[in-house]
Amino acid sequence: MDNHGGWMETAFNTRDPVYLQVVRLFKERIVTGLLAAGEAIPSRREIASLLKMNPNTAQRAYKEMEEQGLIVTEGNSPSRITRDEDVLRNIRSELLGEAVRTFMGSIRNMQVPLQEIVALVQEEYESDAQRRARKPGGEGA
Amino acid sequence: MDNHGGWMETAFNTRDPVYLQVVRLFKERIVTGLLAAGEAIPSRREIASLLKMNPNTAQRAYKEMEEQGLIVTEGNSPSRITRDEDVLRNIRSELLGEAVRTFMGSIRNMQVPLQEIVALVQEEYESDAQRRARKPGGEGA
DNA sequence: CATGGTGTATGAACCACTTAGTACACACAC
DNA sequence: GTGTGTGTACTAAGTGGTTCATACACCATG
Repeated sequence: MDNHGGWMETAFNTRDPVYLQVVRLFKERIVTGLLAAGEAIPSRREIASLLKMNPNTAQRAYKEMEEQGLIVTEGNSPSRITRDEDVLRNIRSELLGEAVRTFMGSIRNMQVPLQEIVALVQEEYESDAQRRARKPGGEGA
Repeated sequence: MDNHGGWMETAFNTRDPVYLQVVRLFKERIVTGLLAAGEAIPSRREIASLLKMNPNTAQRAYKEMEEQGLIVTEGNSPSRITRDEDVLRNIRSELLGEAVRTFMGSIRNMQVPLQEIVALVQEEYESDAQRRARKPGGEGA
C-alpha cells in the first residue's frame, strides 16, 4: 500500500480549525470501519507528516480525541482507538444528528415544505452517487 | 410596531462572521417576502444599532450585498432591495442548494443510506414544528 | 450656513488558530 | 550507553479575518 493507509487523499477547508477536521476525519474512518476498536493509529509526528501539517496541530487533534474518549494512549506506545463500544456506537449518531440539525437549522427561517427538502436531498444523493461512479474513489480493504 | 420591523429578535452565532450572517438574514427576509423588491432598508448606522453591532460591520454586510447585486444604493439615500427579479428569484435556490450540498457533503464519507437520511430529516422537521408550536414565534404581517 | 443624517474609506486593535522552536521523560534496538 | 522513536508540555511568533474607532464627503433641512 503506497498511499499510507489512505491518509494522503485528504483535503482540508480553511474555514474550520484543522485540528477539528482531523478529529472528524478519524471519526468518519471509525464509523465506516476503516478504523477498528483497539487499532493502533499513526504517531503524532507521522500523521502530521502524512497530512502535511505541523506536529503541534496533530498533537492538538489527538489530545482532543483523547479528551473525547475516542483514543487511548498508554506510555509511549502508539495511541489506539478505544475499545469502549458505547463511545464507538455513539459517534455515528452524533455526527449524523449534528449534521441534520445544522442543516435544518440553516433553512428553518425559509419555510421550506418538507416535501421539497426531501426531494432536494434525494436529488443531491443521486448526484453524489454518480460522481462517485465516475471517479473510482478508494474502497480498498 | 415596537420591535422595529422584527429586526431585534435576531441571534448570531460566534462561528461565522457577523457580516455574513447579516447578509444571510436579509436573504431570508427576501425569500420569505418580508422584504420586497425596491423596498428601502435601514441605514448602516440604524441596522447596526438595532442588531447591536458596530456600524462598520453593518457597512461590510451592505457592501457584500451590494456586490452580490442584492441591494442598490444611489447617493446618500437609503439603500433599496434590487428590483432585478432574476436575482431575487435565485436567492432561494441558492440558499437552499448551498444548505443541501453542505449537508450531504458533511455526511458523504459515512455511507449513510438515503432512506435513513430522509427519516432523520423528517424527524427533525416535525421536532421543529413542535418547538414552533410551543413558542408562538413571530408571524406578524 | 450649521446641523444631522447618509454612504464611504482607512488603519489600528483584536482574536483564534496555526506554526515554530525547544525541551523533557520514556522505551526499544543496536 | 547511544541513538532514534514515542508522547507530552510550554512559550513565542506569525497569520488571516473580523471588528472597532475615527475621519471624510455628501446632501437635505431648518
